[in-house]
Amino acid sequence: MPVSKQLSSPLHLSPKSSLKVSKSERTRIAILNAALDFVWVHPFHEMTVSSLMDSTGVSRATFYQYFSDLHELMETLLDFLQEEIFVAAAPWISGTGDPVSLMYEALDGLVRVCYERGPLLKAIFDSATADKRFENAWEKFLGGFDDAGCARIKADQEQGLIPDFDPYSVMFALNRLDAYTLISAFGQHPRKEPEPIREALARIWASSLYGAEYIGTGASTLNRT
Amino acid sequence: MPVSKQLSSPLHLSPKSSLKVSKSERTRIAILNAALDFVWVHPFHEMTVSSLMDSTGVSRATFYQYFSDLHELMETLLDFLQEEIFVAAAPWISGTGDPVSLMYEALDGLVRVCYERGPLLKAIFDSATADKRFENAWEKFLGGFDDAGCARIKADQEQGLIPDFDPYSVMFALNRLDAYTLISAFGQHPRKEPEPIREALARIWASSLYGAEYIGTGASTLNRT
DNA sequence: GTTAAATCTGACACTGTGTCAGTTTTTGTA
DNA sequence: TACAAAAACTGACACAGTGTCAGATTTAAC
Repeated sequence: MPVSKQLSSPLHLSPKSSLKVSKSERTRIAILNAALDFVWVHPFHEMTVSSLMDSTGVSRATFYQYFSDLHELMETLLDFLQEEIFVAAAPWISGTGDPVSLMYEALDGLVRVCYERGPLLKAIFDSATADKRFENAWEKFLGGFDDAGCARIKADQEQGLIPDFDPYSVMFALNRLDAYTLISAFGQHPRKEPEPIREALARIWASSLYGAEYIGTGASTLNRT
Repeated sequence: MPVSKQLSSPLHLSPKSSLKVSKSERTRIAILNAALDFVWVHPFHEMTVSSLMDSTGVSRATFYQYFSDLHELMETLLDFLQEEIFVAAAPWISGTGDPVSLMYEALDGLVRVCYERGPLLKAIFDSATADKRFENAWEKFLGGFDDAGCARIKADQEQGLIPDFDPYSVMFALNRLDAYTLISAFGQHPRKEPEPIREALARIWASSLYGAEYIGTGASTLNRT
């Protein structure tokens, strides 16, 4: 089991229902976990079908029974990570109450998830640059946040909480800010400290959207790894 | 000559001194220009040594006389683009006068260069994810802006123009904001309109650093393609 | 015009991909 | 438990692209 020592474990997947796990389900999960292990330690471009299957005990050809290629495998891992990120960002996107607090809460959760999953996030990002289909999936992923955030800005603009600028391009930029900052900061070993990154993002978001007077309002709940 | 029609030309390189251009210099430039043509139309991951050399008239093996691999070729193109970007960003980094105007001027130039070079910028970025050495070169490139921008923030903080926050992580985030926003917006066909992107970046920079009251102060000199 | 150096090339060994016919294992049913 | 159909797995193959090298060709200095 190639789990590295001084790094926190890459958090494996497990079957949904615990009884009667079919063989194919077990193999599929073994491959996905081999991939999680791999990208925790190695950059994506070093991943080959052989290097993955060697650590599962089944043959290389079997891989193609489950995934058409490495990018489809990574796309599956994106689905998995996407879920966690949606949940983290939900407060600001769809929550009710004080928007500024909700924004701090969402950024807080986002930074935590991306710190925990850093190398996986980077591997997914890197693999998206080498495949047309997956690049579209990645852009759809970010595009979802563009649209959702845009709607939130419009709503807050109508309330007079946010000044009256073009919401789309600002949201576009802020989402790329988060994505690339988090990937750069947490995508490699050693990862940067999460706290200063969280503060920087919070400062930029708060001042760009709600104005300087709100900076520092949000409580930090990000204490540990 | 594979230059696409409805897209503006990828701006070729030419030899430094016009007289007495050696054969090797001509071949080297032909390869670099073939690469510029290629990435203007195709994503980086479709580039192969053959696909490049086919359009130069010399054989595939010759490529290796000039570059050890495709990444070294892209690194050469980064050097070339880096120069243009440094010049564009220079006002805010090392200029004297009103920092807010200088910042607008620098962002203005940065957006223009990245719009003009969009697909090249994206290809360079994509190729950096697949090679350890080049990834370091790319990070050093961004890191240079982190350090330079950090120094400017510190100087302006001492003048009381910028509030007293940790300059490094904010600069880190703002540079990733620019990099990934510009790559996403201008890296593919059709490119997004440069003006809304410029405005969004200017708004975010101005409000994060100098405060909301400066937003919109800078004049736009970005009128055309 | 000669010739040494510079430049170029075809052919080769190698790594990784994706497929397929055939074998082995699993699983539901008697 | 036995057994057959289905599911899962495998070795071997054809193919793409890489990087290298000995030898052929071209350049350019005299």
